[in-house]
Amino acid sequence: MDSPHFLLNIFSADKFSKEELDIIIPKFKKVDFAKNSFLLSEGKTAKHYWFVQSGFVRSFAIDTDGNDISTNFYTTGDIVIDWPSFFLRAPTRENIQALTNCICWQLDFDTFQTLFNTIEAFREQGRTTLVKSYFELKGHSISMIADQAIDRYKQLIKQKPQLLQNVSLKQIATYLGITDTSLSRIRKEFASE
Amino acid sequence: MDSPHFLLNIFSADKFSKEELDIIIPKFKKVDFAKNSFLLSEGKTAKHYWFVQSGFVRSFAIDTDGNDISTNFYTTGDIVIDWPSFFLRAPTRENIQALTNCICWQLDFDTFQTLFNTIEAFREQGRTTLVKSYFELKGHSISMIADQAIDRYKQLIKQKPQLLQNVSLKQIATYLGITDTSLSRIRKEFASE
DNA sequence: ATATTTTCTTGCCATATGGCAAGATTTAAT
DNA sequence: ATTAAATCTTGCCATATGGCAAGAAAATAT
Repeated sequence: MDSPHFLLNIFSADKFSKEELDIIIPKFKKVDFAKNSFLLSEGKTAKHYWFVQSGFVRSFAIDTDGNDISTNFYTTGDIVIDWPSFFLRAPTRENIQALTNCICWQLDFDTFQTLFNTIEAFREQGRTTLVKSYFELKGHSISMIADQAIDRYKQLIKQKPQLLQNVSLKQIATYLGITDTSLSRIRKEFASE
Repeated sequence: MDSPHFLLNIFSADKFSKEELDIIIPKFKKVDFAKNSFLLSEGKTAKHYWFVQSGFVRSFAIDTDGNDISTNFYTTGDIVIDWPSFFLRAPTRENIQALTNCICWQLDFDTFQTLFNTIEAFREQGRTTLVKSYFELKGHSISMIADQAIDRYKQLIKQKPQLLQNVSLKQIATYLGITDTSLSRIRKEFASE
């Protein structure tokens, strides 16, 4: 007996009809990524996006001094997509890398366009997902200005506690906008609270 | 003889047919905002968005300590929209205020939905605009981590030189993630380069 | 034109975070 | 199991930026 398809958690029955799901679900292709392999690398144009069924993924940019800056972390249920590259059909400045072995479900741009233009619920959900990413990014951006590093750290481990087991301090630190040295000190302080 | 409609700069003839433009353009309503008036205020749900024909606009958030943090500046040709509030139909955490008298063209949510679902070019342009906002926000976010305040300042006045004539240092400073005191010192340093 | 309010600059010192390097610890490779 | 490599912690000191308050300058109101 088949287990329910992972994607039915993403495209739920209360928003999509049975007929729509029968069109949408088979369009996704199951793809495995080995630990440390790249889903996308700088200079390439994103031709796909993915939903993560299992594993951890990190996106990062390289700044002008060659430093690696984490821009996001993804795990089960998350969409992994470089919005600008995918929709503007332009080379990305980011890298997306598997931190662990991952199982993902992949969709390509042309298929996306067809679904987007023919199924209103798909369109709505796509727009909502993008807007939520925007909202999350703005929250992070404001937090960089309004909060101290320790507050950002607390919030991050509260929202994504499994990160600590899967991501190096260095990678978490750059996401928080600090060095790994400072993060180590912050953790020490945090532990003693 | 009529001057060409301002919105024809936004919805250009190479992307929209004459018929589409005849549907779209009349849906926008011309609205004037007096200096210091609010287009949107915290706690309200965004029911409209606007294209700025003339004037300057600022959006800002209030952080947990009650400090006002500029999140963006807008002027001629820019879209003024709170993406999450408008599309998620949720109360906003931001404020949007006219810094000068402004002439804007306004569209409401229901009309947007109709155009979005019936005109493919409108849909594409809307998505592209959102993705570009996302891209710009990510650039700012990375710059907060990778660059020094003086570099962000240089970039901002290069991209939007008219800001200096229309926005207080305090408001620019919070956008850059620093205090007005520090910005004043940075400007001094910058001037002597 | 004058008064009032707001904005901007500057000095003094405080604080958060960075840079570097040495050890300690953990993880991965043979 | 042993070795090698990567990661994490810690000390010492440097740097970017903040906080506060006073005065200067500019904008606004009467």
